[in-house]
Amino acid sequence: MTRRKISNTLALAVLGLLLERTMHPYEMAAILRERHKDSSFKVNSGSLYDTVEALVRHGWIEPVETARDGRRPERTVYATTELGRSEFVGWIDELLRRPVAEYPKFMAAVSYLGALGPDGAAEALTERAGHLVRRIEETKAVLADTVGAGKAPRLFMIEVECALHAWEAELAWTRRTVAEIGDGRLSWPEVERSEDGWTWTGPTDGEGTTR
Amino acid sequence: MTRRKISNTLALAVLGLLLERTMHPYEMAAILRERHKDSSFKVNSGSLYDTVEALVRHGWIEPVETARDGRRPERTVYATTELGRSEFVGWIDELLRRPVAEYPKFMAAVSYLGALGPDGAAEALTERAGHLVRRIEETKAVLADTVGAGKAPRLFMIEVECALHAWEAELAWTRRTVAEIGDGRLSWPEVERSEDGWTWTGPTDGEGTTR
DNA sequence: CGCCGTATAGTCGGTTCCTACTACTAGGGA
DNA sequence: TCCCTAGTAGTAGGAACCGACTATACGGCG
Repeated sequence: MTRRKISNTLALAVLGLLLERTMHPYEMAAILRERHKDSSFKVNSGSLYDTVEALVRHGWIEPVETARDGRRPERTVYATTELGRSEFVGWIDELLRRPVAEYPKFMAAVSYLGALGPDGAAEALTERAGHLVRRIEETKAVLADTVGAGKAPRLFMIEVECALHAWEAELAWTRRTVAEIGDGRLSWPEVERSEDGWTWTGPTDGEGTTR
Repeated sequence: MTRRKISNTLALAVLGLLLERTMHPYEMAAILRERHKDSSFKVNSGSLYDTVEALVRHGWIEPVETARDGRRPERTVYATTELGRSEFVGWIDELLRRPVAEYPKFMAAVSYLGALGPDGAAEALTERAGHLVRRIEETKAVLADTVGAGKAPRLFMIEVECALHAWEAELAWTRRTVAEIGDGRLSWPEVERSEDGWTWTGPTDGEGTTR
């Protein structure tokens, strides 16, 4: 028995679009990009067609027409079903209510920050901070050009604000950590091999052993 | 041709552990859990064995011994190679320097916050805030019990601080958004179907149309 | 007028990932 | 002593995912 729900959130985007009107997959991808939703959803043509098929299997959407425009490839146009409409809201509600564990690559790398040594770590984080600053500025420009210019209601771009907030927090942590490495508040313990695991000596912490 | 690097960060955890000493996969999983690293890495036995095999294929680690303890299943013990040791640091460096696009489920759901209506959205976000508060407190307790108690240097748990910071930011955004829904600063536009897409009227924004 | 880059629309095949399962042992309680 | 649960160690099959590819149409430029 498969997991009751489809887990790929791209399916959420598909449902959302089909609630507006019927359309074919390629069109969905184009609209998502146009509306800057491709920063919240990973829009990949392969995954998209798989996802649409999965939605059909579950009865959340259904094909309503297969048309052919000139000699372009055939297009299958889909529409939501009654079931799809109700599950859509339920799914969003659940995703909003319950935080689920995610495993961002950055967290994995931070986990082994020690491996770069104080200088290497500070340098890498400093570069990251630069990238984040740029990304934040670009995103603010997009917001100014859409919501700021009255081209879309704020609610339609709210996830962009949310992402922005998250990046700003990451930037703040990154900068703070660089500073703490610099002034020694975050120190590198002396690590030595011992008979069982590692022995380390911290600067103020005394000493201990993992496991 | 496969992507030059292994992408699953679980491989990073495996390399990190094998730099300490040789061990077998099941042991890695146990240690990762013990050290609370399972919040940064998705430790899944199926993926773990696949990952280890991939690392062997790439020559980053190699089996050094296959032992059998009593009549338990046979265990294969692995060690890093020279190549593995050097790639480890390079990989971490790259992950730290370059932010990559991630697609958290929360962002997808926020993207369709509108679908719940003001009251539904506020309620769902409020519940989320509660979960976040609990998670933050639990994590602080873990930190107090390890770094605070001198059982581990701060550097060894730095990713937990990082995650904590991210959750606190998410909590702040969530609460602010609930407040903004409450006092109308974040408003729900009146949406109507029109001949092409949707027409909406914002409270202060005037009106416009998507696409 | 022919050529090239881009847009349209989707397919295909392989890798990765994960869930569910097997099979055995150790230890504790009744 | 016998069963039950938790721990140990890993396998197998399928679903999900993604990158690379196909094929046609269209518009602009030299």
